[in-house]
Amino acid sequence: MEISRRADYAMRVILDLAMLPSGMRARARDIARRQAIPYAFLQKIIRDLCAAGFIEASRGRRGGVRLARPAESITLLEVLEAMEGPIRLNRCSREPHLCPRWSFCAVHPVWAQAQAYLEQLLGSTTFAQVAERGRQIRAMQSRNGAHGAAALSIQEASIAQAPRI
Amino acid sequence: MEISRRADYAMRVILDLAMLPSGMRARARDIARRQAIPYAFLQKIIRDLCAAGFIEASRGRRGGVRLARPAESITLLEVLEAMEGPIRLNRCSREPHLCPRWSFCAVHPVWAQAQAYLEQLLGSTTFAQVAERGRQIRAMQSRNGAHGAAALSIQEASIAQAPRI
DNA sequence: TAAAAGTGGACTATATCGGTCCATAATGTC
DNA sequence: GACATTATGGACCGATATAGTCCACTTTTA
Repeated sequence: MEISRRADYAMRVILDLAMLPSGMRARARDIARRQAIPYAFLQKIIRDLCAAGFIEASRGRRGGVRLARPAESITLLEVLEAMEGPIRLNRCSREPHLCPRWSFCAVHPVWAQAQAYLEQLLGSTTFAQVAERGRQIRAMQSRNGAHGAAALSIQEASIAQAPRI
Repeated sequence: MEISRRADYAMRVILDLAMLPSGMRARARDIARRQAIPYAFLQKIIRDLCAAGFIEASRGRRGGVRLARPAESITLLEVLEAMEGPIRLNRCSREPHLCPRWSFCAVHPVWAQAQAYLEQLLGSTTFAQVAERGRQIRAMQSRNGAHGAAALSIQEASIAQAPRI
């Protein structure tokens, strides 16, 4: 019940790149500093993101990494699952019929519902959207003091009502 | 991103007891068999559930455990959090202001939203409701063959649409 | 050609998970 | 009162995952 630091970092790397002008590279050092990720750990994460096809890297003097696909086409779910494998809230909440108890366990539908919501939310949110929000926050903070945007960014996130079982 | 076996087992213990006639005791051995939980592990879990006040135990010849509170008053969230501590999907999704980046990290609202949904869903579902569903499934399966109820129990779980960010 | 980047891989410390085992205490039954 | 039965408390454990670190090496470019 908590995503790994690795996955969290990976998502912040993609976000960092998505907020850059299209096609621009960033050096790992700079990403590490901006996103507060241990550089040595970031090295490994960047390799994984390359292997998964989300980013592409170039070496040497003016090297760095950049998105290999448009940010509009990358969802939070995709990156998360690339780092952690298929997500699931409970052992039986994905591929429910693989659980020997699925046909009669009454808690099952609750997990199935939570899982479906999560997949839907993360799977329909792209890094383009998140980056756009990031730009708004940045703009707002540069206008009015350091903490101007915080309250708004939370308020704006429409919290869904959870339907009963 | 997956609740512990311990928490899953704990919830199934409470469900098992909630499906019994009110006030009736069950022996740990029987719960272990019915719920397919390793008995030695269950011993420890039962102790924790006692300490948390969900169940009460009595020793000796006709001993066993039973619910210490009405099933209507116990939510899935309560039991889950008693076993795992406050739930969170990401390090920063609970107590967001404790994260040094919360005021400008654009992924934050997504985690906050998912977290809120999960808390709402699990916090508003009681073991009385789940037990009732369990009784329905049981009744249905005893009427028509072993796998009769499975499909229905999934269909009936109304899957919520996830609102966009 | 030298500095600056990413690359690949070995390595590690720590914690958590998912248990097991057992000696002991309490309790009902005969 | 003896005995079988049940929970209790705590010690113990192996495997795996996590969250990193470190570094020698290759590639690129100014």
